[in-house]
Amino acid sequence: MSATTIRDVARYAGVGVGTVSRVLNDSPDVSVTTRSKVLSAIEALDYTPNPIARRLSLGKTLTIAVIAPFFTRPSVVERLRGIEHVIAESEYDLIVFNVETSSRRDAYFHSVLRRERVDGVIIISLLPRDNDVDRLKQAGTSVVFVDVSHPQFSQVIVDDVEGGRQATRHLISLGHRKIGFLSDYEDSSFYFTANRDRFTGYCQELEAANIALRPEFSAHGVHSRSSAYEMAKRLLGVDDRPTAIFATSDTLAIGVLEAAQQVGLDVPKDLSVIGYDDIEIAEYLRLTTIRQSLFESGVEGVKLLLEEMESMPGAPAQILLPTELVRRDTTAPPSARSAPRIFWKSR
Amino acid sequence: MSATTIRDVARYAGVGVGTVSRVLNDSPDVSVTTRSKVLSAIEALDYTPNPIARRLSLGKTLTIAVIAPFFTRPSVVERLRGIEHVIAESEYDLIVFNVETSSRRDAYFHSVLRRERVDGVIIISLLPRDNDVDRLKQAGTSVVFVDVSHPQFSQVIVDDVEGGRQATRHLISLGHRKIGFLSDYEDSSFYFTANRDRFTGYCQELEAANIALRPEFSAHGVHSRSSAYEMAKRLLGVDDRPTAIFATSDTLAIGVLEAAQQVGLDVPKDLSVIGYDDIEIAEYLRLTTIRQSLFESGVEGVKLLLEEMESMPGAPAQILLPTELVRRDTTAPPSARSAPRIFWKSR
DNA sequence: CTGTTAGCGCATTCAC
DNA sequence: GTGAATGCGCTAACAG
Repeated sequence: MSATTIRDVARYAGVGVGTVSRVLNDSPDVSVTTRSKVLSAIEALDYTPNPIARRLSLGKTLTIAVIAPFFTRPSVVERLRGIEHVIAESEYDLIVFNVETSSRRDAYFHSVLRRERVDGVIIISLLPRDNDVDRLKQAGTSVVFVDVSHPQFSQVIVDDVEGGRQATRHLISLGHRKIGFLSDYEDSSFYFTANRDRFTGYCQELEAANIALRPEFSAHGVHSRSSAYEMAKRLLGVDDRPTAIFATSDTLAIGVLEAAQQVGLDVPKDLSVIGYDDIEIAEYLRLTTIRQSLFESGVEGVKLLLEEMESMPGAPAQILLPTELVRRDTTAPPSARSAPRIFWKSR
Repeated sequence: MSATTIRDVARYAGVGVGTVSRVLNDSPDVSVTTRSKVLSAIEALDYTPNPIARRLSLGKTLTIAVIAPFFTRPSVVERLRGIEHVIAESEYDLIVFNVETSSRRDAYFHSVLRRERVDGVIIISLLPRDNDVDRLKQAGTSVVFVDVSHPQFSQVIVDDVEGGRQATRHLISLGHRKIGFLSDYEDSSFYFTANRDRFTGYCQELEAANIALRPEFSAHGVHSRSSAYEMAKRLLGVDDRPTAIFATSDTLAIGVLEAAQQVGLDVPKDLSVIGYDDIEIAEYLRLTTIRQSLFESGVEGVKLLLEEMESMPGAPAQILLPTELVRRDTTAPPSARSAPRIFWKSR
């Protein structure tokens, strides 16, 4: 009930508060006997140090924040899982900020990134604006980005250019030459670098295979299944439509699958689809995709952050995680004859 | 940089710290002129009050915790979204604890639920043990459960007995008489009440329709798609197998769909499948399910918690959210040969 | 080794 | 209305 304090323990054990504090922070210089006396007092009183007071005295918040678009991206949740996994073992609390709009993002960037607020923050899939950059640099709180590439900050990323190439190369090796590209990188207020890089990879492979880039084969919109659904229907509606589509996330890919079904196209016979991330549901859907280590990206992110919180380093670090093609059942060679006509069925 | 404190502001504005504090907490009794003086000082110094110090002084942690098995249950993430949505508008921080094992759960129940640590906690889908109950009751921190029914605590739940009945009734009304039941409530260290209640509803409807309960038609295991997959294969392997399966979560239902596909059963022609929750992917899979308001359960949970933190109430409150049958494409009448059509009047 | 004391930054009395 | 003083619970520095 009434909070028992360090003073109560001291009195009960017949020692000074300093001593109690010492055993709490297991300082080496305290005799075995008094230590055990204090320990049993703590036990008897069921005492737990007040973390708030501890933090104030320490001048540290002992908390780490993560800012991310959690709920629009299943992949982010998996990264969060990795983060939580590591933080649970530490003395830090994990506080979460969900971003669904760019105004919310700006607000969080402004308010969260203050030394008084948290000791460190992990930002997932959100690129800072130029005027955020300065504030971040001099904020005094350590920051590491996950799934974002920025020259000035520490980050854990995958080589998204390479990922984009892997996906595109897979499609090309299957025999496709009309390859659509679907992403959400148009939303420049968020501006995920990942999408831009994957697009670059896409272009590179196309060029390497001597395939002309066809602008009408790529579409960019917001990140949601339904948005992808609409975009895909548009892509599939053009004359001489793509025989394969590379979507920059599994969520988008699912929207493509829906559109294909809607439009009466068999996957993979009439249309190949490849996603990105390998979120859990991808396996169930037998979706071919580019896997990246989501959980691990969270783990590595926190580890890096904790390190940098210890010793503010000069240069930003970069951890590059691997990316891997996972072949499943949504990609196949294009059908021998030219693309079948589309029959618009009502749902 | 060097943290600017309330004292700096006071000096800059030429007033006392008390006054600054007053305007910060917009106390009514402070003259307009000094107020603006202070305000501009705050502006000029880019001052933000140190939340830690504030908390210590206030004697409140200004943080709310949520303990839940987030990553094994997509539905929990959606509830979390509702929680975050409300908390973002408040002055509270949200800290998260993920539970994947029962030992982790016990640890969190023990350490998190202390007044020094948080002002309130939301526990999702985790039932306290008997010896937790006492501690919770006298912990001094407000607690509300979401998706857990317990006589002694405030909670926001759905009527899971009714939900179980709705699902079963739907199947029966379609003509099914051999109905399997799949859940994860065997895991008694977590012991989700929801599953037990849904099973009760299942039994009630069976009885109302004069269908004998067949123990070999129900299976219980851990909560995962692959576990459901195995269980379903077992269920479908028995002689005179079920023509329909009610799974107590969409995740489990997906495992059932996989098993059906594996075994060569067409859904819904050869086998009807109904889930529970209506998580996002359910719509894509065209899964018939029992929808519950996940997001809203989070919203209501926090609201209730915030209320109770204001005024420790005597009796536990209970908020009952609705449950709704969502008919999609995984349920249909059993194929003519195997089951005679019966007439059963829906209530 | 151990008790005592001075802050940590803020909210909140209490006088003026 | 407003400034000064006290305390929130803990850590760390300083004597002893």
